[in-house]
Amino acid sequence: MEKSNCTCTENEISKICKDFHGTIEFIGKRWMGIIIYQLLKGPKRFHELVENIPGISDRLLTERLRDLEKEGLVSKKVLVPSQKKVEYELTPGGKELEAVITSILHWVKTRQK
Amino acid sequence: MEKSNCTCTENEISKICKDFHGTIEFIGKRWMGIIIYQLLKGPKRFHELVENIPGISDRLLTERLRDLEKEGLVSKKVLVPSQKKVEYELTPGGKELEAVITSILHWVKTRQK
DNA sequence: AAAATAACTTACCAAAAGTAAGTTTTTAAG
DNA sequence: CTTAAAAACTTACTTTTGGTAAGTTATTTT
Repeated sequence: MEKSNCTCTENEISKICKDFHGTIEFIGKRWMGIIIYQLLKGPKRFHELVENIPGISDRLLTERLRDLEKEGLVSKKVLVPSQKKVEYELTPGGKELEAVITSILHWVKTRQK
Repeated sequence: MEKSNCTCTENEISKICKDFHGTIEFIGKRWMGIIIYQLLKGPKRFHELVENIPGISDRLLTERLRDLEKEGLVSKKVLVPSQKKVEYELTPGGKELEAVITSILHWVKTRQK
């Protein structure tokens, strides 16, 4: 096994690297960032998301919301069963992404100057 | 113009939203995150990046490095002209992405528990 | 009674990413 | 000295993902 200049083993490093990569590929999927950004403001209905995210299509929004549900980051509430009223909300785990989003917002702002 | 419950005008909000979206779509491109992560450790040669990023192809690595150069986040040094020795390094602007990367790393770690 | 809204789904086309092979120069090996 | 391997790409081709448009079903509005 190779030497490393930190306290992690090679396996730990490659695991972190792999998890990091998987995670950033997931939250970096197209539209994902701005969907999370919108949901951080509070629960939103499907059409509210469409309206607040210029350019997104309902097909992709559906797909992304399913991805987020599968990862347990978003929960779907059916407001009135047997009616087309649903609401999407970040789970506690999803809300922990706030720091990621704000760090990107901060970077965006510093670049604009 | 609609009312808004913050101090920004509608135009300012939509500009931030647009810039944020553009930025996150850029740094969220496939492989981008892990390339930046690797470069935060210091300058790296092309083949070092290939070796440290499992699964990436040289075609996509080239493409992403060009993207990063265009945005002024990475600089390419030709170590020996007329020779195949180059090195890629984050610019000061690129290094400011560290906070973004560490916030994602942090999120990854808290999720693992 | 007809039109619009909500939250999707299906089908099709375009763009991006993956894969594999080829190129040029340079270094290493036999 | 000839051959092989490495470095940093480029080109061509296939697969996957994303974009666009239309259709669906059940409510709500006009």
